[in-house]
Amino acid sequence: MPIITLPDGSQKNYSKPVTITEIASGIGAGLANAAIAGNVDGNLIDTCIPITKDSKIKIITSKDKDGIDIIRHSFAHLVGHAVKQLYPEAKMAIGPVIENGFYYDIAYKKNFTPEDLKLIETRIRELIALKYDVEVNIVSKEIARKTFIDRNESYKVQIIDQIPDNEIIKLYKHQEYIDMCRGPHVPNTKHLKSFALTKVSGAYWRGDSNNEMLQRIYGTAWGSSKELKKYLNKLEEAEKRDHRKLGKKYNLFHTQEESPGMIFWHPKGWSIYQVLENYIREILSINDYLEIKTPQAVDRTLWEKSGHWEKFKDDMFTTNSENREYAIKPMNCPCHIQVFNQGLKSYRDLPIRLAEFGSCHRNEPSGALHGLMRVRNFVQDDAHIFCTEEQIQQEVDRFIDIVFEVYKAFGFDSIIIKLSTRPANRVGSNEIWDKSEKALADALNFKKLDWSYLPGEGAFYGPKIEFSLKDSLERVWQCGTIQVDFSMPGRLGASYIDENSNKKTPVMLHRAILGSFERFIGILIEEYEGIFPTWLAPIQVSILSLTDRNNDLCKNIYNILIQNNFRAILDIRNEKIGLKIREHTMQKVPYMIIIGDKEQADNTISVRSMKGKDLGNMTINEFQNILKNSILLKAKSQSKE
RNA sequence: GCCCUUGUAGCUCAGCGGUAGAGCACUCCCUUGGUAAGGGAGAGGUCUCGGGUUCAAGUCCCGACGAGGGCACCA
Repeated sequence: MPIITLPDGSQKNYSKPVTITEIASGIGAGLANAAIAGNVDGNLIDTCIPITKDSKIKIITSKDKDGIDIIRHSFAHLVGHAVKQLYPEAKMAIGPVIENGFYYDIAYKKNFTPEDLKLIETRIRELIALKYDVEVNIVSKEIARKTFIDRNESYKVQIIDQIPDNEIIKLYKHQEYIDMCRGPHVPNTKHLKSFALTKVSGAYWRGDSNNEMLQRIYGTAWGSSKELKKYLNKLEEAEKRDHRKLGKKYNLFHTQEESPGMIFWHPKGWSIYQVLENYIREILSINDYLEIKTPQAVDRTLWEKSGHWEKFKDDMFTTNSENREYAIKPMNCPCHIQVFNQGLKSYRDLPIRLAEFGSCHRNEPSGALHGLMRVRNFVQDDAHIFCTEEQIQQEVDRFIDIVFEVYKAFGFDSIIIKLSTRPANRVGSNEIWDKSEKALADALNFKKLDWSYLPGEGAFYGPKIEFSLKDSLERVWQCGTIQVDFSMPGRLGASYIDENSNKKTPVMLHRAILGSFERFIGILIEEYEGIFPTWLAPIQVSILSLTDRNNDLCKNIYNILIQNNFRAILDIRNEKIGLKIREHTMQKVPYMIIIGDKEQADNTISVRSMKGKDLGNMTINEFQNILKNSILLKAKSQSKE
């Protein structure tokens, strides 16, 4: 008969199989009331399932992470219950738990609108108010199958057909509604309190765009209304950091209908871009890269040879001239191989690292476009390393160091590292893929980095390491990458002479640190909330006059600063100093210089930081040192004062 | 590309069948003021574009294009 061990180490003996509900009741009525499920020897079970053998158990409530996930899962069932009451012909597909909530995919003759969402939400609240018990039935595959055939739930039947024959299936009965799930679920709808249905969207059945589109209802759910509010608040705050909003607010860039997915950079945004480019150029230079520039439009025959035409024809912009068809380059690698191919190369020359700030155009699907993050024209801080097989490891290793150095300069600490392996549609033999995937994995392990596999997500020519960053809404965007390519150099005739005078094909490593300037700046805007550290700030210092008696001195100070390559602006408008300070503060200029009669008399300047701190009076030279130091510091931690 | 939503002044938004509105910004005038908004006056819109319904259309319907959120895609 089971001996139950509780988390505090205490044990209870039972004379017969016992359920979580019974154990909880034995401890206290409050706990019995709060019990959502149990963790038995590491497995989650429903409160009503009898435990037959000696076990270590924990009673799960809405305070546990597992409890919240169960609540979210049960909310998905409630969506099912409500939807089937309101739209009896709807067919339920899948309703999993996701980060912060859940969704349910549903097939229905008419598409759901936000009004439907409101109706469903109201119905869910009514169902919760009923505080009905959720019953679990453990059934055979056959019975489950019959149940859903009878209910005309064809998607559920499809799911059942993929479950192994001997496996048991749990059916959760929500009054007249029945859903299928591994569980566990809450024993009663009284546990379901804090939720909101958040959005409707289309979603393909089984994630395949060849299948029909279902309708997805998203919701968020929490253990308490306080947590729900906190989450909704967080979303609101994140929206304020949206780079598209801030781009407008701080006059960095814009887009317009005539060129969807392409950026019009304004002076301030372009200033950030140029600082970034020059910074990367320095990094490249000290790491033995050679910068080149290659054509924008290239004859289609080159793309046919490289394999891009076959795979990406529809995704390239093309143009014609005198019976020839050109593609606007979607990537730089084929052109870089052309540069490599000029002149005979010796093994002594390798590795050769060719870098380009390469502007690429890709005709991305309209639905994929997203501010600066996903665009149709972008500039990569691209480079291709031509090397021998033996050199791969050290080059990958060296590159990873550069990525971390650069990301550190921007203050990024959570970098997501993935290794994408061979896709179904690929070129190159399995041996080559084995070798390339291993080379990348070895390099990551050598660095003792935290990384994971992304199976099947590699490029068609080779596997890749991706370095991704999150935006304000925690959406993940790939930025840096390094990719091993054993195929394209051969296809495009790249070769070098080895130590035995034999012609050999080099390996090519595609790599980018920032990825695209557009995306990286988008991430930076959100990371910094538009408040750029001095080294990146489009305007580093504003010079504000107090009265027009001070204008000439302001102009002098301004001239000194711009001659020393600081980014300064002059504000000698006939406005009060309070207004000027307010405006420049709101434009997030790191430093303000204020000049009035007093400064003019003692030949100093008064300096104020964006954060509102009065840095006092000083000479222009003293201030230039402050600026220089602030710029050298780089990372976001500065300009706190 | 697919589904839902959406497109009004430079910006943020109101108006939702009956001759276009607010705040901020802008222009001009007054004000020369010491560390986050001085005052007054004025100008500004074929309401994304193309069809349709109606005596009458930002307002309703259809289509195109763009944007937002998802899905799919992402060399």
